[in-house]
Amino acid sequence: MSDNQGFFERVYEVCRKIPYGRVTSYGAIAKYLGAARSARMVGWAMNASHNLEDVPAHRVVNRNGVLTGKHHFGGSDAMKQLLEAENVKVEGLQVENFKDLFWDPVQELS
DNA sequence: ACTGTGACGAGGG
DNA sequence: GCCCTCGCCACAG
Repeated sequence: MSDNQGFFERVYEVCRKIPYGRVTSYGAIAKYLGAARSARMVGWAMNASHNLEDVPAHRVVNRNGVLTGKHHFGGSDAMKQLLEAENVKVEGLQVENFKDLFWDPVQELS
């Protein structure tokens, strides 16, 4: 809440707000944080959040709905497995019905 | 203090 | 419509 918190913690907080069975994009989170141009930072922040189990980074994909970060999820299909465990169908690295499952923090959290 | 980086996004050819 | 290039901005070394 305080601006004292770093950009990373902001990202973590939004990620925790992602509903079950839903996914969002890095850009959407960045935009919600007021830094739409820092979409890359969001993904990087997730990297640091890897140590935090409270941050469902597997629900965050790129704007294409592709599991770009899967490679960072332990080198396995863990990310895909986690998404499928939430009824999120994943075709390879592409999330099916991404548009329908897309959860925009700016729109949902306003 | 400076440089590099990086799980993206948008624009141009 | 696909592929390539540039920009971007906060954090780590």
